[in-house]
Amino acid sequence: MAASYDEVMKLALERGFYFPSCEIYSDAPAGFWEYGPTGVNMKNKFIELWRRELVRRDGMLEIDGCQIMSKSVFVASGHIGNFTDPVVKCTKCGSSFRADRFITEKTGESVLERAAEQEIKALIKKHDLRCPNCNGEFGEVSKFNMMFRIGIGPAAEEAYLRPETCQTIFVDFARLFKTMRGRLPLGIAQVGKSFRNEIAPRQSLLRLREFYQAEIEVFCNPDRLNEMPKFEEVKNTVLRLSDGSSIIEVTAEEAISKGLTPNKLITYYLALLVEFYDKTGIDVKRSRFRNLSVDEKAFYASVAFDFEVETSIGWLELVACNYRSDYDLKGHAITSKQNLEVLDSATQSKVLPHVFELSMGIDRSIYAILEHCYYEDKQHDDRVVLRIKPYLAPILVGILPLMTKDGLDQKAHQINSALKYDFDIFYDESGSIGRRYRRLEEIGTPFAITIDKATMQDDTVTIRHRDTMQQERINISDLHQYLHRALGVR
RNA sequence: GCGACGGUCGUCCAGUUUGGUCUAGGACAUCAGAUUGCCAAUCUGGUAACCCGGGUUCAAAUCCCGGCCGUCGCACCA
Repeated sequence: MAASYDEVMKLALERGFYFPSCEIYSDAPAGFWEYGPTGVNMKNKFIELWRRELVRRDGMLEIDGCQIMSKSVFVASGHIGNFTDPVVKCTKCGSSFRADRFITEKTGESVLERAAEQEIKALIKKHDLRCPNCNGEFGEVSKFNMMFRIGIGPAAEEAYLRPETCQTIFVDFARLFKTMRGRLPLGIAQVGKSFRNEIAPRQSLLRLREFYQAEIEVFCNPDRLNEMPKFEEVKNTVLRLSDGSSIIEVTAEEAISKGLTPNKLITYYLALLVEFYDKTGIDVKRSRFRNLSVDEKAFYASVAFDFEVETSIGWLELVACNYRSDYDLKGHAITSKQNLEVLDSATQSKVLPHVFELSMGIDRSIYAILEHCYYEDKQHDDRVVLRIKPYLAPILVGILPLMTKDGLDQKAHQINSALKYDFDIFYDESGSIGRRYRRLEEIGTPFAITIDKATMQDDTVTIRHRDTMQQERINISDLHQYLHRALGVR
């Protein structure tokens, strides 16, 4: 009954959730996918839920920054230096290897990941290293940077497509803190595209070269990470924590007292995140916060939890939660020569804020929701039902005249007109009523309004519920309110 | 990026071994009409594909070469 990757993929292709970009051309590159009408609708609603449950709930500031950023930004962020892997390629068979790891493995000599090309070349020569596949000689050492470099203006000035959305937040921080009357801790959020030149993009939405992130950077005073009055709201929220093998369930409060999470601030946001994902329809019983080991952590993170969900293809990372300390603001302060310290009003002291980040992959989240909501109803001819939350459903309600005569279709059109400005609805009069129900529930439409003969007499319609297939009869005049209530987030 | 395997209507599959009978077949989906009138009904008709480029040949979906894409493994993964 659990959906597989292939089933979700099939649904996505057949019903317009997502599909490969530029697919009519044979040179379409891998790692680029587009959202179709159903997918984009769901994605927009997912983002709206994120705004509601994280941005508004916590009183964060949201910005929308540029996707192209100057070279200096990435010098400061460390991406120019660290986002680069030294690669050596065999001149004979073409196999390529991560130079630093390869040398260390073969010789025991430790090599810095950011070692100069010359240095690596010298080491290869010194140890006479050869290709392990064919014993061929290695060619030049190249550096593969995962950022997309672009040239601005006629002089093609060096700039990059951002590899993560958060750098905008860091470079904008000082202005936002001043003009928006910021107080620590302060969350700044952004949704947008990021770009990474992945070596091996795979599995449709799961590893893309152009993808959506929803990032939240919480700026805080590192001396006050346990002063978090809002923590009371989430102290009983259950967190599933894991070291990668076993999972333990504890409340947020217990997590801190047992030392499983480092402080109230981090724990509060982890709890907020679980509460958010619970509302997306993802089964949080199949999720975990994986505490990353030292060698798994990103170069800027001192504490890192990945929020992962279980899918048919294994544990899938949806959100990276990193305590980035003052790594970013310090880097930008030095490179830009600006003072990015702010006054913490609570202590009346100047502080360079630390940052705790929730970096969410939207595309992966959409996939996970589809997979967790996909359901084959064995009781009813294996009908495929996407049991998605009404507030995330691409279409909220189908308008279906039972037949196209006796004025039923005109009546249905009237209802359609009355509702279409306020709800995502779909009018359908073709084929049998059963087929129309099935089509709707496959894309997760929670309700179907059927106009029948009784409608013509008493202005009532039936509302059919997707999951139970039960119907109830209500007045047309109550439809608006009924649907509005059904959209509520619970 | 390397290796193995693969790529035919929207989706899944047949056809490739042994080149011709393939102006490419089926199922599901989809569209139109008829019929029915509350759960994928039936009938009739239709739309719709050989990944791209080059080569071999009288003849290529089929054989060869290159590219692109996909799946899996390795590697990578913010």
